[in-house]
Amino acid sequence: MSRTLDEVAKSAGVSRSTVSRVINDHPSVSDETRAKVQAAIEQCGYRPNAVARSLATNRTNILGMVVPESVTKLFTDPYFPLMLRGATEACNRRGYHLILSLFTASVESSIMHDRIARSGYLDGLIAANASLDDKLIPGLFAEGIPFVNIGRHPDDRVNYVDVDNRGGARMATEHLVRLGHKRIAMIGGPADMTPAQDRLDGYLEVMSTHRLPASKGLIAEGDFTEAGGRAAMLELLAENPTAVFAASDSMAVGAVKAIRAQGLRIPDDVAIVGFDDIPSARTVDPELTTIRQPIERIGQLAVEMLINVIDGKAAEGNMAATQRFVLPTELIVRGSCGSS
Amino acid sequence: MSRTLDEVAKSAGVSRSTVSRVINDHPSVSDETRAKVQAAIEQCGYRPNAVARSLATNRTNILGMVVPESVTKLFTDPYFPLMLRGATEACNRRGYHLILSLFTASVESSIMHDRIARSGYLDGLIAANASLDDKLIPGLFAEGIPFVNIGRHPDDRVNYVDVDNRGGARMATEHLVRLGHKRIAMIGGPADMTPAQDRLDGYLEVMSTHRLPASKGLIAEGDFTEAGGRAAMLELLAENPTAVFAASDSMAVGAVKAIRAQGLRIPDDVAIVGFDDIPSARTVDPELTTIRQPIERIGQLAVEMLINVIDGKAAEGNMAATQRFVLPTELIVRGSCGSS
DNA sequence: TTGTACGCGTTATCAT
DNA sequence: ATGATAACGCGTACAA
Repeated sequence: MSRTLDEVAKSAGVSRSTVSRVINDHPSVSDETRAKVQAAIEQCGYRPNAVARSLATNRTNILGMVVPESVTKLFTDPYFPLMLRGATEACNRRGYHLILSLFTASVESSIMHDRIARSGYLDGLIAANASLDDKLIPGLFAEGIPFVNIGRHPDDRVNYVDVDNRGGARMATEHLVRLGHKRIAMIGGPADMTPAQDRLDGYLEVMSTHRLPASKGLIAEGDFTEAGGRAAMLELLAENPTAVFAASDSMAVGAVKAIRAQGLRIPDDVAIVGFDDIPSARTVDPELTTIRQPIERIGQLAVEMLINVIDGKAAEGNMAATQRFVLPTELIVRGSCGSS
Repeated sequence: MSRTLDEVAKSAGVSRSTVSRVINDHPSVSDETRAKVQAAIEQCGYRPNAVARSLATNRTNILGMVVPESVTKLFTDPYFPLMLRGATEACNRRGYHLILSLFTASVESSIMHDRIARSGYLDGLIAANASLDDKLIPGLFAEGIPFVNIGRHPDDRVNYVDVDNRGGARMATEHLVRLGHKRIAMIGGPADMTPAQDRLDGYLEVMSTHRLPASKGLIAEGDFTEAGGRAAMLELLAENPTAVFAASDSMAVGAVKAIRAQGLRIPDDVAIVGFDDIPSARTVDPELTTIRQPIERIGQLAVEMLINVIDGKAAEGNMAATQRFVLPTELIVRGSCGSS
C-alpha cells in the first residue's frame, strides 16, 4: 500500500528529514542527495500521506462549499453547477480539494454546522449565497474559521464576491424603457436574498427615474424557479404589462410559458428580459435577452479569495483587511424584446 | 481555538484514554466518570480533531465523487445536481463528507488522479458515469481504492449502481408503438457511454420485435445536451418520422424546438418521448412523456454501497463480493405523445 | 548540508 | 474500570 517517509529514507540511505526536505522543495539540500532521494521516491512509488501532513502542518488544503437549506432547493438551477464547476476548477489549479455540503432537512443544521465548521478538516469555506438571516455566517465568526460568502453581506467583516446585480437590473430595465415600454413589470426573487433585493432596487431606480409606474401590481415575487416564474407571470398578466424583467432566466423561461399560455406573443405582445445568461437562455424560443453574470468566474474567484484569506490569516495574524469583489454584469440582447 | 483531549482530561481529573473512551462510546467506563467527563467536554467546548483521529484510525470519513472530463461538460444537466444532492444527502445521514472532483482540461488528468486517489484523504470514491474506456477505473484498481461506479461496467470486479436503461428504452418505444407509430426515430447519446448504448439497444429490440424499420437514417447520435438534441432532430426530420425517442430529456427539449422550428406540431405531427424525468420535463410545452429514473436515489445508493464496500473491506479483507444494484425505470405519460 | 528529537491529537495495546 | 505508553506519518526547530 502506502510507503512511508522512513522506507524511502532507508532505501536512499539518508534520514527521514532529508526526504521530507526534498519533497517540500526545501532549498538546503545538495543536488546529489536530492537526485538520490528523488530516485528512491520514484522507485518506492512513494506518496506523502496527506492526513499525517495535515496533522503536522495544521493545514488540510481542503475547502468547504456550504449550501444553506433555503438554497439547496434551487440546486438544480444551472447557476449552481456552473458556479461549482468554476470553484472546482480553481481548486484543481491551486491544489486544493472541495468538500460539498448541502444542508438538507434530514439532518439538523446544528449538527451539520458542527461537522462542517468544527471538524478540523476544512481550511476555510465558501458560503453559497447565505441569506441575510442565515445563522450560518454568525456561526462562522464565532468559530473563527475563514470564509467567503457568495453575495454581498452587510456585516463589515464578511469577505464576499458578488456581481453588480443592481447595475444589471438597471441595464435590463433601461433596455426595455429604450424600446418604448411604459408598463414594465418585474418578477422578483425571495426577499431575503440579496441578489433579489438588488435586482429589485435596480428596477425601481430606473422606473422612478423615468417616472414610470412601479405599483404593487406590477411586481410579483417568484422563487427563482421556473414554476415560480410562471405563477408570478400569471398574476402580472392581469395588469397588462407590455414588458417584464425577470430576476432570473429560469423564472423568465417560466414567464415565457405563462405568456404563451394566454395566447400572447413574445416579443410582440410582451417583451421579456431575464438575468443570469444560463445555457437555456440561448435555447428558449425566442432566445432570451438577459443580463449575463460570469457564473463560473464567481466560483473561481470565491476560492481564490478564500485561499488569500487563509494565507493572509496565517501570515499576519488576524489583521488582514476584509476582501470584497464585485463582478460586472452585461446586457445580452437577443430576440425576446424585439429588435432595438 | 480547538481544545485537546489532554485539556479535557486534566479538567476532568482523568486520563486522556478515559476521555477518548467516553467520546467513542466505549462500554467499559463507569457511569460516574462518564458523566464527569461529559461535563468537562461541554465546558471546554471540546471537539475531536478529525485529522488526528484519521491518522490514528486510518479512516477519514471522506468520500470522493469524481467526474470524468467527458462528463464534466454535461455537468449543468439537471441530472448531476440531482444525483449530487442525493449523494450529499446520504453522506449527511451517515456522517460522511463528500469531496467533489471534476476533471477539467486545465489540469492534467494524471495529476488529478494522483491527488484524488493517492492523497490518503479518501476512504473511497464514486465514479460518476465513467465511460468504458476511461482510464480512471483501471487506475482505481491498480491503486486498490474502494469505489463504486454509476452506470454498469463490464469488468467483473466493478461495483456499480445503474438503472434499467434498456428496460426504460423498451417501455418508451413500446409506448410509441402502442400509439400506432411506425416510423419511430431515435436520438441516442455518445456511443462510449453505457446508458446511451443500453437505451439504443432497448429501442432496437422493440423495433425489431415489431418488425419496424430502424435504419441508419432513423437513428441520430446526440451528446445529451439540448443543442445536440436539436441538431440531431434536424437530421432526423428529413426521414419524416412520426415519433421520436430521445435518450435524455435535455435532448428531447432540443428536439421539440427543432420540430417546432419546422412548423410541425407536437404531438400531432411528431410524438416525442424522453428519458430522465428531470424537472424541465414538466415545464416544457407540451409536457414531456418520459422514462423516469430515480436520480437522487442513484446518488444515495452509490454512497451507501460505497460505505458498505469500505466497511466490508475493513472487515473481511478483500473477500467481499462485488456489489451491484439496478434501479427500475418507469414510464411517465404526459402530453408529448398524444393521449393513449 | 544533514541528522536528531520532539510535537501534532487521536486511537489502541497492555498493564494495573 | 482506568492509566501509562506506543503507534499513526510527517514537519521542523535545533544541533552537529
